[in-house]
Amino acid sequence: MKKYLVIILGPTGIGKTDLSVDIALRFKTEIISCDSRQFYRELSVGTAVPSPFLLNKVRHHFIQHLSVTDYYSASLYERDFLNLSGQLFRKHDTLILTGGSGLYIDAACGRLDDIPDVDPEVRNKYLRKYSEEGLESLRADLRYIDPDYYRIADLRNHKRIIRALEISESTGKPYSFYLHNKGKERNFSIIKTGLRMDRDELYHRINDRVDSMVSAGLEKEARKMIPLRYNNALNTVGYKEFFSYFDGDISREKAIELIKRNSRRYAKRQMTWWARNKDIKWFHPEEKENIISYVEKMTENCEL
RNA sequence: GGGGAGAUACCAAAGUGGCCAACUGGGGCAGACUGUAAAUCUGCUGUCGAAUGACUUCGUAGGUUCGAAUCCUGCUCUCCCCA
Repeated sequence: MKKYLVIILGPTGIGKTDLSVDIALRFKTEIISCDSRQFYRELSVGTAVPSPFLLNKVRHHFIQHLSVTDYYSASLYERDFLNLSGQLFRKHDTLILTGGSGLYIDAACGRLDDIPDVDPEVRNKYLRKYSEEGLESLRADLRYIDPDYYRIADLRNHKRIIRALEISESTGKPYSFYLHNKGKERNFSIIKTGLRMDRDELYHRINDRVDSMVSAGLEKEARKMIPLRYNNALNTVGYKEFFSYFDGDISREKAIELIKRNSRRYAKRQMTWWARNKDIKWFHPEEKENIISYVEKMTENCEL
């Protein structure tokens, strides 16, 4: 029996959660989350994890299975996803993958090249070098170690440069050596559906959703995270703005306003990420029946 | 009724004779991104154009000047103070 991974992606706040549950029920299957912030068990209000009611209706995976203190990455997600989907495909022909984390979705789809793990010491070394000597120093290293990547790299983005340096140094081969961009074979077919709507409509939804998060206790949740705030998982919209408020740098109203703005910008970045992906079939979230028939059609056609 | 202050692009706010299509901030738009990605980084934001550039702007109508957002006059509106 052929296996299908149905992906439901879309920007934050567009309504993926409810729709995914309906679709999973229709196909009598389970949902794998691909939302890099819903992984953390300490976060729930600010990440809009599915309600207990929904979690009870359909089995979800990768929801709050990590701690904000855990190290995690797109490649770990790829590994975990392959393990899990391998198991679930024994019971189901179709699985639902829902989320808004573009890079993680790509990881699940096999679009990341295999690159060896790096020695954390090497990473720390370059992070230290960046804070002590600045970007220019890292650039000089990169030009020497990996001139090919240097030519195409975003030389103003320290994260890109550090990544290339740490790989090159840890593995003894330049970062560009590992970049093939071929894509890896998966033993299931991928059906990508995307949700979109008018910008104004989406921005209204986002603004309203932030207000409801605040009434649902986002501030309290953020306050509890103060001791853990320097973990990367908390460099997240909804938390970092409240930290600024707790520090006395901005007012509470300002923090809420910034959460809305940053959520809007995040949504835009997500849409930009997917814009170049031509094999996504786009729908308005209200077109539930259309999505279902599209998926049915795709799964039937492929079986022929 | 008297006195004072001001009207600048989506908003806020600089500019006070040429270096001004106009600083800066916000908001917005667009993009990049193969390992902490809700992160990180970049460009644009008067109109037309891929671009050199052209054209129209600084409440409004005139005027002074080689040249005005900047100076002068009338008008309109806003705000503040005193009555």
